[in-house]
Amino acid sequence: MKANESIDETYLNIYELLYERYGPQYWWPADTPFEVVIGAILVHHTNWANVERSLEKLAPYLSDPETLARLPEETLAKLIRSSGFYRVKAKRIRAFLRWFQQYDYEFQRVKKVHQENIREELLQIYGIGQETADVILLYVFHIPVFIADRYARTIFQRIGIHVPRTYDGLRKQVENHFPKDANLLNEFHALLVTHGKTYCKKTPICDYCPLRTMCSRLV
DNA sequence: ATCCTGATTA
DNA sequence: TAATCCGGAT
Repeated sequence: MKANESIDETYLNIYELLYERYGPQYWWPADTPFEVVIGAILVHHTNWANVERSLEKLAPYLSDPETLARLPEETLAKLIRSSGFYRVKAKRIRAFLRWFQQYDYEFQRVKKVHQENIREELLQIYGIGQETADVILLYVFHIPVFIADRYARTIFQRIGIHVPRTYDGLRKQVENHFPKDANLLNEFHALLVTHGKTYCKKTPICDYCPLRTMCSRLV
């Protein structure tokens, strides 16, 4: 139990150090819940800058899922070309739209029908995996989940925390040792991504890292 | 374990 | 020129 207590403090400490350095992140970067979903699919293994270009081309459709659903797959694919994997991603967006249509393209109805098992429902959609499902849960439905993405895994591992191998393993560990608060989890994920992009990247830049004091790499 | 893919970076 | 980018399906 002693190990759990120390993990408990560690995740909160990380959050506080990151927040002190980077400040509020105002996530997810989107104007509407529907745009959150599109962005989350487009960003698969892709730089966000490439996603923004696609979102600009999709701008006329982002306020109207029904019209986007009527676009032929290859037309959609061309619009999102800059995001890479554009053929698969076009299929994934259309798969989501087919599912979304059942609820008249309204997230409110999704929540009413499913209440507790939105995650399972989302995971059945082609192209929506665990991370994307959690992004939707947190940033669309404001349900408190931890997004156990690559950045989080890398950052925690480098610090010296014993990180579970699976996605759900890490997700649950953090959820068990961090406040179950959608606003805090929103900010935590955003801060981890920002930190992963600026300091804790593939080859980390450890000078002036906000987590220096607790990182096992540095001592 | 491999494939999907364009744009930027090292 | 190769590696990398807020993954997921096969």
